[in-house]
Amino acid sequence: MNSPVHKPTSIKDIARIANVSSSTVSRALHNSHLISRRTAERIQSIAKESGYSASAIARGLVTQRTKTIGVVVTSISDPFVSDVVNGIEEYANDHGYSVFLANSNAEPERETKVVQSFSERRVEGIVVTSSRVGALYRPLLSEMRIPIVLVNNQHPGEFVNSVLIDNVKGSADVTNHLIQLGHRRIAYIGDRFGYQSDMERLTGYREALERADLPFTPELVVHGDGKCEGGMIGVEMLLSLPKSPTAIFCYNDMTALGALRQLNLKKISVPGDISVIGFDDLFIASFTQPPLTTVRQPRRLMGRLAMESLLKLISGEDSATTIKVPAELIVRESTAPPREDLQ
Amino acid sequence: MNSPVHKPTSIKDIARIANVSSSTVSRALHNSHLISRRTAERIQSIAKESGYSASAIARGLVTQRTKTIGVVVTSISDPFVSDVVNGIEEYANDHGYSVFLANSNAEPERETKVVQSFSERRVEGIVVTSSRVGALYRPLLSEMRIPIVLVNNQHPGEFVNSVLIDNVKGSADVTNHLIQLGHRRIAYIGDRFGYQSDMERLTGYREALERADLPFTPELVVHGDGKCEGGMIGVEMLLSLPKSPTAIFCYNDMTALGALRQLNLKKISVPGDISVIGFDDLFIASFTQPPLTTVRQPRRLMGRLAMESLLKLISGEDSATTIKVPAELIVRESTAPPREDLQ
DNA sequence: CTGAAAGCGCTTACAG
DNA sequence: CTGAAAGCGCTTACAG
Repeated sequence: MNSPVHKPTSIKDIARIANVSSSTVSRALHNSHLISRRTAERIQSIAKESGYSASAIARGLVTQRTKTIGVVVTSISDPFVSDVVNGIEEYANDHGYSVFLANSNAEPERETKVVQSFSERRVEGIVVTSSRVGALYRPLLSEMRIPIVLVNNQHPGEFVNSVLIDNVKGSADVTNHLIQLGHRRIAYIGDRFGYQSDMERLTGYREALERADLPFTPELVVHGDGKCEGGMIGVEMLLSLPKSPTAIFCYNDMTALGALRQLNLKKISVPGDISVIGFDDLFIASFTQPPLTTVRQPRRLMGRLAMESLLKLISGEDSATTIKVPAELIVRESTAPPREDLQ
Repeated sequence: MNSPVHKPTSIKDIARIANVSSSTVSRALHNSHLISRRTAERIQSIAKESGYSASAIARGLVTQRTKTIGVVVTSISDPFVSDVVNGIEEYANDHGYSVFLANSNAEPERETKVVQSFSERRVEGIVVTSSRVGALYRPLLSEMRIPIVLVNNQHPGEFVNSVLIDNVKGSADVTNHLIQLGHRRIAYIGDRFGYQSDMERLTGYREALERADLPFTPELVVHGDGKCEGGMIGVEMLLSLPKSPTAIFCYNDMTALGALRQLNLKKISVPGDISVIGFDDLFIASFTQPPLTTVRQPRRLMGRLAMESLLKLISGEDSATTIKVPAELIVRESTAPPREDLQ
């Protein structure tokens, strides 16, 4: 009934066995050049035999460096988030850091708790991957005076860097792809909640039209809800226009999914009658009918870059405070030239 | 250019300000009943004002309890894994534990490194969520003499518990659902790599047939590869039979996705001509045409149960070494009674 | 109720 | 090359 935790062997135990001081053991285990090769090897083999595992806790206390970082996410179940975390963890691990993971669920109390716990554990830095960094959150984070990197979120400040997707460029790429296919009436189904990603993608769309000397037609911009339903409603609105678009740019894949569904219900062929394009490259995007042309965010890379940026912040190196990552257009089968009679 | 890490205020600093000993500060901060309310409150407010954050590192060293656990996953990008981790983290956090996350990528060297790092950090327990626990892995884990809980993996031993999905029961539920709809010729598309989940689901299928006095027909069992392609090929094989099945049970959703695709190509209506059913309830399952009937594993719950089980192991409580979790049949639109002329 | 002291397991100047 | 000593920031018997 008592705890199964055994007291691990310590540096002292090794010292006793090897008949040296614990300073010598410590040095031997670190391959200090102060130690004779023979002694070092002897001690190392004793350590291995006795299953010695150095206490990072004790080391952390004396060196004041824990070699840990904290990652706060809204939800690790979000595939975007888990890919980013994958990249963070990989880079961290390769550089001797361990990562604490905490979900905030976007609940303010949890956010506070999580950050306090990170602070007590003396993490050397924090990466925040959440759709929006809560208002309550910011003062908390800056009060800690710990290096922070934000992913897809900007909030410049001392010790705060950001890694961001280049939404404007990605969106312009999408629009250009459609223009090059010959489309002239290109619709945009956005969101209605004023998310920054939506705003930036709309900007990229407008800029691309302008560069191609195409008119911006306000009625071709409608607002969904970022979900399947929004895409369906958006398509409905666009089809009721006097003149339908020949291509629809959905600001995310879920919206595009709804658009495809509604067009399918209406027996409108994609890409025969209308081209559809998304943004995100969800797993599902390659399995839609037809497979969806979309934009991929290099999620893992973003995680790695975030961690790289954090390590620079930790070491006090000067570095870019904002890193813009290019998005990649993935052309599948939902886009094609417009039908000639629609031109 | 120097490190931005500030030395945090310690118990000593507070003691100096409050004009008491550090023992008193320590007690006041823990709400020890040995302290007068007045003193306690005074000290607490000083601590708050000076932004004091207790060092979990130092506390861990003296109490020999770090209140941390480690989670090893093959890849956090796997949606099954991230949901499980979500549950683990939630339960852990609610019980004052922080979680270290590490990807093994199923690479033996990484697995070793990860476990060593967990050991050095003195985690109180480990949860392993990986498709298979590597051979190299087991001795390592047991050598550590740290409580371990395996998710969807069994390897009984001292200090090792498991949380498992009840595949046999889940699969029998699927088969019964089809039998109750009136199906008599029910096919099974499995895998070809001998995964335990595949084996168990095949067993559930056979047992259900037997209980319903239906014959087991070997040619109705074919082998895919767990992916879309395997499902397509499996369907092809089943359609070439002298007598086609009226329902197809795919051992996972990706296989079912392929099955749906191939049936669609062949202009065979689902569920009109043939019913299709999957297993996993991937996100994509509700977006297929028609939406897929499938089986959901309560992933988050499994994570929570794993953590609960781990805490029991840590506290030395006696508890079930194996927890079987029921799977849930999700009936959508890909299953229906067989056509009368096919009966 | 409060404080002085020991100790958790390391690292690292300091002295030899 | 090696060891004794101090100290990281806490907790907790022990004494008062």
